[in-house]
Amino acid sequence: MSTPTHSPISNSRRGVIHTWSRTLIPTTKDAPGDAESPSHRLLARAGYIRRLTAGVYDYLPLATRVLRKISDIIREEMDSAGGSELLMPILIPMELFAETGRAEAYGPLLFQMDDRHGRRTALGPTQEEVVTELMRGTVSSYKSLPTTLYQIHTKFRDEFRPRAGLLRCREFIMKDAYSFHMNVEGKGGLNDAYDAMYKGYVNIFTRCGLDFSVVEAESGPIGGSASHEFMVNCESGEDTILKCPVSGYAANAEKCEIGERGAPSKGYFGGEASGALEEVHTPGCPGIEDVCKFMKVKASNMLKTVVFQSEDGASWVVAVVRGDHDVNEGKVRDAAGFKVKLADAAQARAKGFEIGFVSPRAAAGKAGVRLLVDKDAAVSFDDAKGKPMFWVTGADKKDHHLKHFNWGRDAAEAVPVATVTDVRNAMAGDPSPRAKGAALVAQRGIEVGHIFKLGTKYSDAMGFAIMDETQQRKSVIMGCYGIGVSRTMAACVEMSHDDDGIRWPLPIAPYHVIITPMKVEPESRAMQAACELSGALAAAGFDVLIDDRDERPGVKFKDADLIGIPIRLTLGDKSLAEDSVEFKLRSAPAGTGGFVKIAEVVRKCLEAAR
RNA sequence: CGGGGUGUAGCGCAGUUUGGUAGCGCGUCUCGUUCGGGACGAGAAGGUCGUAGGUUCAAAUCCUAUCACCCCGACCA
Repeated sequence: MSTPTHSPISNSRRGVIHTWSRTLIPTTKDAPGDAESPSHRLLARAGYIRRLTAGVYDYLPLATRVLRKISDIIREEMDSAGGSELLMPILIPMELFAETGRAEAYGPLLFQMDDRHGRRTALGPTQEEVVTELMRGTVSSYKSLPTTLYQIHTKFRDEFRPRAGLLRCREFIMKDAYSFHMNVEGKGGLNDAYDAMYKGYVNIFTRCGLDFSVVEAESGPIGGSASHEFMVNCESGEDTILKCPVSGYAANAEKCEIGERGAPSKGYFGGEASGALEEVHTPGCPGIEDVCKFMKVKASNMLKTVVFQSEDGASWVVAVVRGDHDVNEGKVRDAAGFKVKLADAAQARAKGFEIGFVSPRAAAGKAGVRLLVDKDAAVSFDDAKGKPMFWVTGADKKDHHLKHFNWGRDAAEAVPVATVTDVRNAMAGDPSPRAKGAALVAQRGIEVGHIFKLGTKYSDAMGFAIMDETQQRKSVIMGCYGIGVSRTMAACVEMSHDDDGIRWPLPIAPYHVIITPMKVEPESRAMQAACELSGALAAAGFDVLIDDRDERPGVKFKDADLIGIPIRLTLGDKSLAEDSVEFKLRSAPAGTGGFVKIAEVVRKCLEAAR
């Protein structure tokens, strides 16, 4: 499929002309005291958003224009990826969630209320149940599939702690899409739709002018690389992603694989002890940090032992990583072969695990307990230093730790039952899983899109199965694909701003051009020129804002920079005397505008818009 | 949910320790002077001090309760 060139400017669409004094753009010098992140501060100061209550915002006219531009790009790409737009209710009866068990999965994150009849109702956090309910009532033949449906709508999540303005809200705008298939592979299968969505997402964020990364995320139920996150690259982002500079591999820190780490010279667990085993009294030090401080050892010399349980509590998994590493629950789950949760402290004690002071030895000799040891923890000889590894670990009794722990000598019963594998989070500097010799680098990002292969999770739970061409009844296979629209707007500001204000990429700027006449009397030369120019620009497809306020120039310039319109045309006596206007890009430093003949302005703007 | 903090004019804040008739800056309105990077002067409007009780001759200030909001952490398709 050939991708048409998407110029943000098109003369098939007439632009709008708005005047500042007739719209609502309440800029302020001071941001609300509670606004800390740049996007929150600037969107508030520039008159885009106002908070109504925790995590709930008004989108004022400027914000609404940006949201619409993002939404329009999304619509075009969704439509060309084969999606059909629809609108589903926000009010969802709780019975639907009971079918899938998502009420429990969501927990208090799900907004709930009772209507006047006492019917329990939820405010939709996403609409998997609703769309599945819709489809199961309307589609009964394989001939109707595949289908992809999407909507752009308000979503609700009762976040414990909404924060950072639009980045984590309780009420937000999201594009959610759902695809339905009879098969995973082949024509019309889930993989095709997923790939089309992947490409569509790349197009969307590219067209929005965002600097973004696509990363592998926690796998869906089908396995493989069944989930991708789209992250705006930005230092202030909440999420850490790891990238291989050679292969281009990128993944969420929670998901990231670690490449070949090189076997220790004396083999796993092999090597002599660093000294005689010694028990140390460590009062009030259950955490790694406390012990390190108390015993004056580095975290990288600690063995961290974390106890997990299966969901039903019957099976146990003990994971051991180096003290400066973090256990990765997903990797533990994959290695164990069943879903795990952090062990209940009381149950763990009853099983003989002295939580806070557990050593790897505790995993031996207990029924139904598996021992997983991370590769970096399963060594007894320190190849880097060329001497025995000095380990400190728990002593399996309260307030005590062990010095000079040695796997072969002190955990002889545990070693034979241990599985050496990768059970920790990847970190910057770890070997890349896709390119030999390359090291992973860390980067921060803001998640703005996430695509999933759902499989039959919802269709199974809700009994959505239809006849295929071989007259077999089969559960419908689904994919789901989300974009945080309001979050994308905020993420863009996080990514693109300076001390003076927002710097919108042209495709999603609320207006492309701001005209700043120095005199605003209707009969003034400046206003006359502003009217003529705005007409010509609008005819060429530009959205134009005329700052017709009777303010001093400094105020207008500051506000223009603050709200971030990409092109500014300043109409003053000096330039008008030469039949010119001053042309300045928001991205250029202050005071660097140049004169452009009025007759040339449209051409110049078109040039800048490319 | 753990820890910390804040509610006083549209916005930003002082005043609370030591109770005594509610203040500053920005913004708004009027008049005048200004007019290319957040001007100046004069005047004006605007607050049941989050809410409810209590103590007191007197409460923004002290006591009790309650509500709201924010930050850090945990959690998070």
